Amino acid sequence: MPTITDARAERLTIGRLSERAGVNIETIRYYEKIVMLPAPPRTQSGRRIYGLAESRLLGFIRRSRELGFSLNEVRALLRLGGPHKASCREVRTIAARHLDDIRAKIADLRKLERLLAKTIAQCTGTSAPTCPVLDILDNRRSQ
Amino acid sequence: MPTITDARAERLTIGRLSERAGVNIETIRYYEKIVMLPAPPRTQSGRRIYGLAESRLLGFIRRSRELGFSLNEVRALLRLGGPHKASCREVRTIAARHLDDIRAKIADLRKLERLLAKTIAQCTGTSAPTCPVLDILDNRRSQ
DNA sequence: ATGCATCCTGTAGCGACTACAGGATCAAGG
DNA sequence: CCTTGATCCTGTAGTCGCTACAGGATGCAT
Repeated sequence: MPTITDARAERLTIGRLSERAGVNIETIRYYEKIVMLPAPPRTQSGRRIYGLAESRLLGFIRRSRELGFSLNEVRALLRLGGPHKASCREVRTIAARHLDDIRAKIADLRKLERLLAKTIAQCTGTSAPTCPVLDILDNRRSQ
Repeated sequence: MPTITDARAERLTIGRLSERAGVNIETIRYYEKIVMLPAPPRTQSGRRIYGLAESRLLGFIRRSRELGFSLNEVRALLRLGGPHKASCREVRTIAARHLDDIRAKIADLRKLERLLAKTIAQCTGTSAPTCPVLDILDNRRSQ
């Protein structure tokens, strides 16, 4: 039978929270400063104590960051997932825009990759009179 | 017949250099401050005057940046293209390492793209009871 | 002479952290 | 009870590659 003590969620130090969520201690304090995370209660001596809610929230933030969302985008996602709900459409809009960004970035990088690979392939590795890599940086006009 | 006046290279103001090289004025001054560009001579009133050499150098830097090289990598490339020459192999090493970075970044982004696209595809756009995008951010365990 | 463009220096801001310095506090072992 | 080492605290400065001012001094054309 669950007792009331089960309801008192775990009390995590910042160090444990850091381990659990996979986020640096300094980053957690930084998030608090920029009001990305709510300021948690403190012990008498001033140490932060976190519960499960913060742990989940921080996990959400970390995974969003891994997916390349900016902190402002994460803020928007959190607002949308918040009280008023029913804004799945807006969430999709944010995510779709982000997906467009990612696709553009991929296209750019692939262009670079092709150019760089082609150029490096021309390298003999020996001291040729000119270096194709430096040449392309010197002379390239169009992309 | 070329006269000696042809040899006196053009005297560019920072504004013209900026236009030519496609680099912001502030960025040029910033490059000077971080010793990415040599400090140019000045007019009596203290205005910078640049020549063709600076113009070429700045173009080299800009193109390198466009290819995603960091300023430190550009510094390395410039050193290698410098006096001692014969270091095409080292240039290739830098470029190859950079190419590896780019490929890794592309692979990462494509993973994100697939995940995000799949998730968004599940969106109905209506106020479903749960939002697949927020769900994945809440629950995702592995990548 | 006037007015506007261009230039100058210097500082602060961006985003998303990271890395200290210099202390305070906690928990465990002796 | 005391000491030691881990953990925590605040605050500041550094990273990268710029960008954006503020507040002033020139240059050039009319």
